[in-house]
Amino acid sequence: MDIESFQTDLIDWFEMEMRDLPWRKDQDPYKVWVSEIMLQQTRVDTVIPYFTRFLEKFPSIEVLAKADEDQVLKAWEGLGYYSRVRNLQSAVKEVHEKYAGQVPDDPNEIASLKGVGPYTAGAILSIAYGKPEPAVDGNVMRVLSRILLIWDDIAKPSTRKIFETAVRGLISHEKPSYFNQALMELGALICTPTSPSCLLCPVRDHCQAFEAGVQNELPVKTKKKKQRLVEMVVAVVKDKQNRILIRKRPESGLLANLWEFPSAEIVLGYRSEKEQFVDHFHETYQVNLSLGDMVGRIEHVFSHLIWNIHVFKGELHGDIQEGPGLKLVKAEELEEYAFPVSHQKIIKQYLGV
DNA sequence: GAGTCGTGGAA
DNA sequence: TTTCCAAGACT
Repeated sequence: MDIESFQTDLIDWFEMEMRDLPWRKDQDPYKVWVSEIMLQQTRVDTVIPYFTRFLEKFPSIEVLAKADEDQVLKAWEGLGYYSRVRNLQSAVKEVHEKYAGQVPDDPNEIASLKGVGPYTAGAILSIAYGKPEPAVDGNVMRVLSRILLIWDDIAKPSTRKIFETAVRGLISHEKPSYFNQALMELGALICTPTSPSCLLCPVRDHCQAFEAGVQNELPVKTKKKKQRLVEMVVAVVKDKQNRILIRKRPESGLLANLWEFPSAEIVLGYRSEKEQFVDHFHETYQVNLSLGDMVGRIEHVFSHLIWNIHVFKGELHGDIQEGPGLKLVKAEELEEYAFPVSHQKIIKQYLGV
């Protein structure tokens, strides 16, 4: 492989064809950082409006460092993988305090920031600082597995290192930012997972998989096992003043620190789901409530599990102690809180709007 | 190394 | 309808 002509063909194509994306307007390390966190496991089209709004609300490291976490989560509502933004704010606080607000350009320092793994570190170092560091994501592994005919299973974490080594040998030292972005852009636009557009590919002449006619066999990727089913009861509980009870989820684990309607995981074919929920509610809040009939059912699919949500309406009997993680709010005030999409569905279907 | 952690779109 | 994701990181 002629590395120089590969770099030239790839980068020339990128300079002609790169998409006009909001995070490509400049190379501000903070903006690059935010975009890379948002883009983790998330489509470009999904990220665009979130990125624009997020930077309007939190235009600088200082603003984000000082922002209220509930407001930050609200800006992330619907994007998923919510620990990303809590880690981002945590790391931004560290940069604000420890590095005087300047995103470090040292590989070890930047990789030590919360939420910044090998890919994101390389992306920031190359895109914002022009350093020839590999930024190996799913696109890069797919593209290079074809070009270099690499048959290792890209689902295995250890495989990423093989591609990092490959990139170190291929990356342009003149334009490392464009080189890394070009590999990803190629994966997104041309060298797609199924039916790659090889006839339009700018580096077709360098591609060993195309030469051998095996581009559809690569990359090798073992499939993940399917989700486990979880039965849930969620209750929209109102007090005598028609206020709705919401609570903040635990600070770790699934949907951490988001708000929700009181919920409980239940076991089918045991006591009635209504009975299980009322008992759980009393143990949790020391308050009685009555549940009506089930008003609906919602299935919500996560990466690793499926919630089968049984939706009930309930009435509070007695006073409940509000606190930082437990509130009674009017229906119009619900929009001020960040809810998971599963509970947004409940709001839409059973509370109107 | 394998499981956890979201969502909406495409094949 | 089902499957597989899409610019991963953390435990």
